[in-house]
Amino acid sequence: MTQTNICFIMYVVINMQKQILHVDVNNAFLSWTAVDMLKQGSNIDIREIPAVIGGDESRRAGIVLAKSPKAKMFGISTGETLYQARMKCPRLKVYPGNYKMYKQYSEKLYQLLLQYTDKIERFSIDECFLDMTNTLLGDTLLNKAYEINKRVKKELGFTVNVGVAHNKLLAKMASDFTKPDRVHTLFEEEIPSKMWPLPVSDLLMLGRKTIPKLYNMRIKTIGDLAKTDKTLMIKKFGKHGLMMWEYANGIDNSEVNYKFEKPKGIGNSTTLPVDISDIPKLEEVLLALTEQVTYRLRKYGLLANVVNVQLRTKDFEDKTHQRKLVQATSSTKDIYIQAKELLHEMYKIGTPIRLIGMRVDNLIEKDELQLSFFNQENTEKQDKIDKVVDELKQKYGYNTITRAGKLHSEEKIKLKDV
DNA sequence: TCTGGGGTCCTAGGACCC
DNA sequence: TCTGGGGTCCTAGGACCC
Repeated sequence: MTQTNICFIMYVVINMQKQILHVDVNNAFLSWTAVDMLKQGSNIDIREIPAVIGGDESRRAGIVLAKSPKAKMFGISTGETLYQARMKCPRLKVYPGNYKMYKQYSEKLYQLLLQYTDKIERFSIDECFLDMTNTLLGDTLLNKAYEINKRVKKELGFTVNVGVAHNKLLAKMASDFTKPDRVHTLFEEEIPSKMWPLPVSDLLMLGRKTIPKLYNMRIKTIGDLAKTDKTLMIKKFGKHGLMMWEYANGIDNSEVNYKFEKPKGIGNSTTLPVDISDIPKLEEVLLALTEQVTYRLRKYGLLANVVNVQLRTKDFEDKTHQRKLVQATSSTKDIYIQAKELLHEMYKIGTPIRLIGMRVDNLIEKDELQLSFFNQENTEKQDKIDKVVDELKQKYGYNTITRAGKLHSEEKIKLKDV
């Protein structure tokens, strides 16, 4: 092989590498709340004081959803109770969440990022992957990352971390390095120095159940995992084992999924303000949840094949039951009938219930349905009723019309505008 | 005044069919 | 007098993500 050939092959290999950025909003809910408050004329920036965004304690949802750096310095972590957080920092400020506002800021970020590439995967409300391959035009990926970082701060008022790499995994790991307002690279040659010394719990997809098992195998750092025998990992953990071994070695061939995808399942659940142990009240809440879920289902133009009900007891024991439908549907009535049956089938009389949830799965496009001659008429009738209800909701707001009429005030579930 | 809510994907066992 | 085994569908539950 000639020198030229080798050069050419190297050139192709380098060029085939994907150019990936991961943009991650720092303390998203808290930062966005801060920006919004400043815009409303507030004279404090809650990013600069010990503060958190928290759930509603009166509804038994009092956990930390996001924290300021100062709150973090007190040892406060996301997911813990506000009660615990206040024990660590008595002068902690707590602000409520506002999903509608978050969505607006998320959209602003997305619009800015669209100026760099249209290959953007919205990974969550505050994270995006950008496929910058073929968009660099002589500029470097790192320069683009710095530019995005600066522009977001200047134009939108909040900060982001940007991870720079050749695949999604490494870009995401990189954006998670030091925070806030930073740009980090994690190229293949940097894996041993930047990623392998990290505790294995920092690796994506390694959660609280897997970590102790790895510790038992004397795997403490990502490097330990990377150097563990691949076949042993597969033997012990199956598919998951292979994936974590590949992640530890920086291997990830997944594409930036930039096309809008309809959901594969839709669900709503709610923690009840007080435990409930009687069926009629559980049914009322279940109906309200079903209306909410089927409304969203119809907005997507989808039909459900599976109905699923979840119950959580006051002791935090979860149960789910699901049922495949004879025919896919989006009808509130038909789905509620199934949900109600599932509730009866799984509920042990007298058990105090803390949370109730319902979801639909195995969704298909409405036009994929083949209607049999016999149920055509009934389906059309149900469709009409649901359509009228949906249009009223569109026009006057979600809570205007509901079949779950007489919810008792103390159990009234908060319905979100969807 | 302990412990949210919305998702996706995987596993495992039983039923059923060939 | 032995009781296969592959494939698919269905259901329950678990793990993980933000």
